[in-house]
Amino acid sequence: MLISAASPEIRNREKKLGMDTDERDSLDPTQDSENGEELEKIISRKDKSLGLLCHKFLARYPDYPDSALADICLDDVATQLNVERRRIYDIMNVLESLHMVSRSAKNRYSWHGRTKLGETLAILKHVGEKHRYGQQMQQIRQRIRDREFENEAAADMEFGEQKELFFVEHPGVEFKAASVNSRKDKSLRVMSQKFVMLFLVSNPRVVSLDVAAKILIGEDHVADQDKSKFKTKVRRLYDIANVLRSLKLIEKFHVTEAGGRKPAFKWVGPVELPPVKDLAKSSAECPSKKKRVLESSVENCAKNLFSSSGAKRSFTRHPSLIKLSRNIQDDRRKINSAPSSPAKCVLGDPENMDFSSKMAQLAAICKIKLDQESRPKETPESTATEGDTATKRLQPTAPGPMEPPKVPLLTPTQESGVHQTPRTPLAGQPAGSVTFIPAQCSRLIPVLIPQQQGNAPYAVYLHSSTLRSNPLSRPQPTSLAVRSMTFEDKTGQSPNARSASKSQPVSRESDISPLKLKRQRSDSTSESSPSKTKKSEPNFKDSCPKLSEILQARLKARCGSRPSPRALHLDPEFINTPGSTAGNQTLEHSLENLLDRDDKSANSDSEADFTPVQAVPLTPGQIHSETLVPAGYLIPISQQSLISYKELQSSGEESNKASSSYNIYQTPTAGSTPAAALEVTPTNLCMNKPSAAASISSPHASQQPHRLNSPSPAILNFTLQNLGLISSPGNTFTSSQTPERSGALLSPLSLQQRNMVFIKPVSPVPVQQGLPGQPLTLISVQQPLMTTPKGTGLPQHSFFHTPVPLSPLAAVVTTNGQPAAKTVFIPQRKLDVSAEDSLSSIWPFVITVSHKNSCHADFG
DNA sequence: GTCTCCCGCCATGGC
DNA sequence: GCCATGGCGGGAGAC
Repeated sequence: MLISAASPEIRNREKKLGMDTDERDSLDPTQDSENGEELEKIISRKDKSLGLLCHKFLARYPDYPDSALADICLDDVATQLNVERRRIYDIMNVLESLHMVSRSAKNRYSWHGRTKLGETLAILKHVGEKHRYGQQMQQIRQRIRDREFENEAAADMEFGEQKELFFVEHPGVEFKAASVNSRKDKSLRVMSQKFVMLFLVSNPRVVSLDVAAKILIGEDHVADQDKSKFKTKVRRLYDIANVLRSLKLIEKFHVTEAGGRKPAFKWVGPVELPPVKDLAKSSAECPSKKKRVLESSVENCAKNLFSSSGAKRSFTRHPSLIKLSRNIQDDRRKINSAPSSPAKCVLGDPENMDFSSKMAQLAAICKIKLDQESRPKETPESTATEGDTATKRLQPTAPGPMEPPKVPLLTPTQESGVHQTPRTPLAGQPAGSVTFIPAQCSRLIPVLIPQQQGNAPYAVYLHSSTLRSNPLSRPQPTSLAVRSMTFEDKTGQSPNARSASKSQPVSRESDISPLKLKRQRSDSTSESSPSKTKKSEPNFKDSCPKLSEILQARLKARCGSRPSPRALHLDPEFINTPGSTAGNQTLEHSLENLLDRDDKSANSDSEADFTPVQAVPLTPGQIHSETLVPAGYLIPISQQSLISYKELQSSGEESNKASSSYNIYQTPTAGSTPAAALEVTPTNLCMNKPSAAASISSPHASQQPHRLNSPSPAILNFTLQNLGLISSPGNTFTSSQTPERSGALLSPLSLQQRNMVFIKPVSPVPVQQGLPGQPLTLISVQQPLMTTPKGTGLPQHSFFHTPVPLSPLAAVVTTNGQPAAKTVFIPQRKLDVSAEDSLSSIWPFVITVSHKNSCHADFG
């Protein structure tokens, strides 16, 4: 009845089926079993069609569910619908691409209905416009008309070029996280989203099957654009189309062209879509909320887009985490009510100075506490866990999650061979600016640092992975082991670093097992090779990586079960728009919302949380030598701080220009060249001239092929090797690079692509600056978690929503001198690991960046 | 003959 | 090794 009521089409169909059934019933099966089987066959085939199946499925749930989201069990659905699970997967994948459902747990989904469908479509449209899908369709149509496709070679070539120009990688964080050739890159979800995009950007909203298939194929390697691929794509498109038809979003018809009668689909779904800017506006409003309502506003913002927290919360949170969650919430409330809450801090503002002072005190307290905590427990994990609480207490600022994450732009311009010169020219960012974000509690601390108006943020990605390729070789340095690294000039090697490395008593070789090295090399050299490691590390192709995506991917990679973030695969796309910054900002808000939502979802799942952190502008002079820096601080690396001040001045204009040209949001998975957020990986240490960075990071330059893959841990590690930061059997990576490739590699692996830097929480240590008033950067480098010895596995961990205390050191300095109220999302994960894991899995080191652009590092 | 797309093999990855 | 996913293409019904 529900099905019939839900769809006239189904009703008619069922009527027909009913007639058939009646006819069949009228026949005596025993008399004509063959005929009965035939009928059964026919009925079965039709009745099992994906579209009808989807109809049945949709009839089970309301279009606009209440707050209580329905829990969908695949097994139950499959049983009730009398189909195989495989079919349900197809439906769920398409629905998930539209955020009508979200995966909450294994074998379980949460139903959202059409609540967010409008926003999702709006965003898809926005992304599609940004990526010029409409133009691509026009070009393909024109080629089809011109029969250019008959010449496969020429067509392929042209299409490949076109792809370079317009295509952004698959819209999906997780899919991005997968290797280039990973099957997830061809996920039905991604195809579904792009298919929908084609409708939304085309005018009239009609898409022929072949055009859609060709566009989708275009995203794959050109070589794959053969007939079989085309057929496969068409098959999948049929599957998707059937579901979309069930959703009343498209209708099928045929177009008659020169080539004959071709199947096509027209959009019959909602035409009036909520403007993306509205979404962004709603998102932007969130940070402006008062402290008292900050949390709720954040929650609301999170719900604005693809909210699924409620459902996930219901069934993914482990009971043991409830208490933790409550504590976190309490801490958050405290933080939110703190005077230093997400207030926008302006450089030079007396209030900010006061805030900085307070933060300094907090940092000192934090340090003491960390020291105290770390002594009894030498394991970094335990320290981090305990320190987390302290950190949360120290949280000075309430996160304004809704601030659009500006893209920090690192301009990798030069490659200095094996030893990359740490030059992070952040366009538009004042030299010497350093942001420290304390986050000593989590092993992995991805930090989103919004960039403002082309000001380059930075990224610190420090994380001690669970890598223990050779557990017995030596105890891994604990988080307390803090060493300093001095970045050298771009052109020169980093003697300090080498010396520091030499000073490191621990054998480098022991740090890296052959297998690990092999995998690292594989990741570094062949981005296209699928690997498990890459699953969490998005591929960078044409699109730009987004911090949130990175976070998602990384978090996901470390989570045993696949969290709901899968539904966010759409999100990355939003960010990867080569369009104007203004346009991106609206999108950014949406992304923020998405991130927040996902954050909440993760929180509910007790799997991961992102903590918004307010970055405080900090003048170089604010950081004094011998400053005690609490371990685990995220230091947004100001690219300019990494380059000489003179160079900065000389190239500042260019840098700014370059930065402005960047796309703020880039999905790590998408791998577009422009890097909004900088993820300072070891490669990032290879500083390049801003000018070069500008060229590389330009939107078009962003069309870097697969080699622009996301910074996987392997790549990170490998890069470190190349930088001489860690030992490496060989350096085939840089040596084999051609100039062009070098640039490409730099962009993905270096500052440009790194939207953020993950700082491994380390204990507070006095950091000596080369010169007073010069910025320093502490970087705790994480080991790739790829080669975890069997049995050890990844430590049990959970993510929790912990507002990251904003250290006085934490600062975001904009070039234009405008205060940057930065919001940083820091997922903090609580690790439940044994001491062994803790010791062996963490390998932090600190990189101290001086104004001289020199660095030296010690590895504990 | 082509269009549709069901079906299920089997690769992948987590546990 | 088991299980959950889901990519993929054969092949058969529909047209």
